Amino acid sequence: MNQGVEWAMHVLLSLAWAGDERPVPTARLAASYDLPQAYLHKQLQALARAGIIESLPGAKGGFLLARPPEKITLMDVVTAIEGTEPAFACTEIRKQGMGENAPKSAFRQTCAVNAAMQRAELEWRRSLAAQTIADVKAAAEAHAPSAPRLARQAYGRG
Amino acid sequence: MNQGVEWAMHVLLSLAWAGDERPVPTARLAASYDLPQAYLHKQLQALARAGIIESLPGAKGGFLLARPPEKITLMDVVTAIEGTEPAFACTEIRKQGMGENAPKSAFRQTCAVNAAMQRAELEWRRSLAAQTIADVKAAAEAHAPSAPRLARQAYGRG
DNA sequence: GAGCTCCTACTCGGATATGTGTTGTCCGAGTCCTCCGGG
DNA sequence: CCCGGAGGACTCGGACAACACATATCCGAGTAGGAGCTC
Repeated sequence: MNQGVEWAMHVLLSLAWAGDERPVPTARLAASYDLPQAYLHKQLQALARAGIIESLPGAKGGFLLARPPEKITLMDVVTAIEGTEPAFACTEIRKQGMGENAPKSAFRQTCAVNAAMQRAELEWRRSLAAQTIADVKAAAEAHAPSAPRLARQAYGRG
Repeated sequence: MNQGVEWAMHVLLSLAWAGDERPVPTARLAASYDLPQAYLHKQLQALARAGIIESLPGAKGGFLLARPPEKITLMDVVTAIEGTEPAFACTEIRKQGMGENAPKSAFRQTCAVNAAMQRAELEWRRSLAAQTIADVKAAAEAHAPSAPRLARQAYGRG
């Protein structure tokens, strides 16, 4: 899985803590997590294209959440970074191991292997879709109650 | 996800159908699925190292299942091909977005982001572990009852 | 002193190199079968 | 005719390239704020 997913999650947490008052530029975010600025910027663009965050151009520009954290599922984030294609891609190995003699009817139904893999992947997606940035934010605050204040200090003002 | 996983699944189905009477060489398997023989061979080696299939060297050698299909979970197969490392690797972005001022105590607990992602991945693993090659085999036979016979024809005899 | 203009600094956006991992290929080690020679 | 041995053919095993995608970076387009000039 892409490294960018983890970065995106943390950045979204930061943006949630920072609030909608003023946008946070990439440089600020990269500095606080000690990440390569240019590459993080690329991930943020992906999030912006997906409509998860909003970008404001210009000198005082930056990024902020496009909607409240409760409305952003982890599935949304993963999809934005990784794309929509399933992890297990069925190549439809045609002959299905039975040579040329196999009846065509056997290929009407979806491949049993694919079905099994998709079932597992669906569970994964379901779990991701059931959790929101707000949930993660709450969990993080439970561990570190000072996180919101520190984040606002870091991003809220110059 | 590696292409090899799909190949491995189909091959294991074939081996299950072929039975333990005589081993099936890579060339035969590659031919029936129209796959690059050398690369498929590499995947089979991975399965053998994982103890899922057994390899017999020599002229009449080949591969056969190391244990009955009921004892081979899809998780086993994925692990054999993909490795044991989790898809989402937490890089422990140290400062966790709150700058240098963050208290050390905040880092004792596991990262909330990581916990959420692991939860989803656990669901995926659980689903994979709950399904066996025998299950997939049964599903495939339900769709194509002639599959076992055809496979035995293809692999069972010269 | 107030207002307008230009200029600079800063930020997003996309196009461009690089590195690592998957994909694909090759040749050597070992085993079984077959053919040939001898008894 | 039966038995033993050598040769060949086939298959697994691991080492060796080629390609694709993730990683990393750079420069151009656009905007806000401020300095300077004019009235």
